[in-house]
Amino acid sequence: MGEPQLVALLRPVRAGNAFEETVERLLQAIKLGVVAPGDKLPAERELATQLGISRVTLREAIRSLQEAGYLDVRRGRYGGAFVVYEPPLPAHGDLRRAVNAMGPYELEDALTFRMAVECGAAQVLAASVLTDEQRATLRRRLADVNDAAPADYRRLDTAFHLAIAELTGSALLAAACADARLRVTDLLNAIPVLGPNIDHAAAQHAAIVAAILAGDPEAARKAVKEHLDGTAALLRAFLA
Amino acid sequence: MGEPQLVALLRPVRAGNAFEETVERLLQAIKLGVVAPGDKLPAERELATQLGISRVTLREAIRSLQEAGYLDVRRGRYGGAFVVYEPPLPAHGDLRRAVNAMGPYELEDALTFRMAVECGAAQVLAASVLTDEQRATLRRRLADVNDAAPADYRRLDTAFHLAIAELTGSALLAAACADARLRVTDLLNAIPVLGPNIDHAAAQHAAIVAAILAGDPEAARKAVKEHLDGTAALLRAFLA
DNA sequence: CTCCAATGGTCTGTTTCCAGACTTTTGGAG
DNA sequence: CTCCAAAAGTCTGGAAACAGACCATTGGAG
Repeated sequence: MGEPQLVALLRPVRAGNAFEETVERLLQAIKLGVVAPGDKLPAERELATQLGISRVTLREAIRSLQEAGYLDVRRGRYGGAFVVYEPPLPAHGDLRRAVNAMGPYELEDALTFRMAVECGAAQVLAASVLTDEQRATLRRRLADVNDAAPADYRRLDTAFHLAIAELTGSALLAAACADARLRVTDLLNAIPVLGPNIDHAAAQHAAIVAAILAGDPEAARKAVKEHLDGTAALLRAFLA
Repeated sequence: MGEPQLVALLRPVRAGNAFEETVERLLQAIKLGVVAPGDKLPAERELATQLGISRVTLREAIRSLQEAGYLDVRRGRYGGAFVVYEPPLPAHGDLRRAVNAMGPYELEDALTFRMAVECGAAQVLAASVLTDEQRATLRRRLADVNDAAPADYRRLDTAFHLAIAELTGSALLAAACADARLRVTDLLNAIPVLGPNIDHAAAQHAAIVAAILAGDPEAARKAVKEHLDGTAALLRAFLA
């Protein structure tokens, strides 16, 4: 097995080729609903800069997503790459397929990682002094999830979870939480959005927000843990 | 400022060119002491595979580290790239220089990130059922730090902290903690290793291990928080 | 003493990726 | 109606990275 720490440190410098990585990223932005249906991606030049790749490579990725039916690209002023993707309703067997696509180890890895970073983020946020604006943002995100139409639920749920990390002000932490979420998106998308589960989640979301606003890191951490344990249990239940 | 979540998601696909990234990685492995002085890196072909880069690129990186005096490369059987680097004793002004090199925002970002992921890792580990072997590893790492000669202190301290993340079994989490540690290594290396601080740290390390072994996520999380708060305070004190 | 296996060192052709200039399309402003 | 600005679309030369074959060196095994 070798020195374990070497494995962590000498992991791949680049995940794959730039094109595939870019496709993956954009797809995630679409599937997570960070760019909602009807919205458009940033302009090519700007986006290429943000992603740190050349415009050529970005265009290849966009074209491939266009051909796959995720984007509608229009030229001319006020043109752009518009998202035309509605998350499909999950069908029986989707989840199992999604899990098989990633393998059992990756699943445990992703769930553990998510547990750690989201709990950490909540703890940090609860331990910091929040401005009124931050408090308002948090409350708004919570309300958004609670008011969500079923089709928007996953998107707004994601936004809520990511908001916690973002409000800490740490870009690294926000990126880590986004990454963690990404690794379970396909799984979550494969679970039907059911009433009782939503009610349950809503109560847990509320508890998280309350703990953070109260400045109680202990309670915040615990609330997130329970919430994520619940999600993990839900996943495992659908697999059983 | 744009949709904040876009910023997190559309971050650069690749951090820079492969060569520079590789140099950085290897340098970190050396500075963190993951590859101790006198040891050698894995063989080029193997290492290139692990890092996901071509041998040519890897060799360029190795040559640049050789020219910078970090490595001694010998050919022939039983040859390899040997680490010839002894961490320099910190001098006055080093810390300030290190902080200025990264900027105040990056510093806060790194400290926040580290707090979140290490607390998360400790919590997760404490909440899981540990094998005897895992318990032994944890105890051994703790003992190693306590017995460390001053020159080895940072290296073994790093090993201790990373062991917690590794023992969770999540490669993602281990990588995140390694990353977090990396971002503060230069700062920690710039702080002199002083007796009272070490004693203080030793007590906190012991508390962390005790909480994990006791299966108390609450206490584990809290112990790590206190420890990292202490380190952060130490950093700030040297800056004041 | 000879051979061999493991290692670093070198070379070549190919693919990927990039930077930047240029072209075309589009819808609104004047 | 004309022009303009902002966007996508196209092209070219060059740099970076790769894959893989091959060479050179070294220290031990037999």
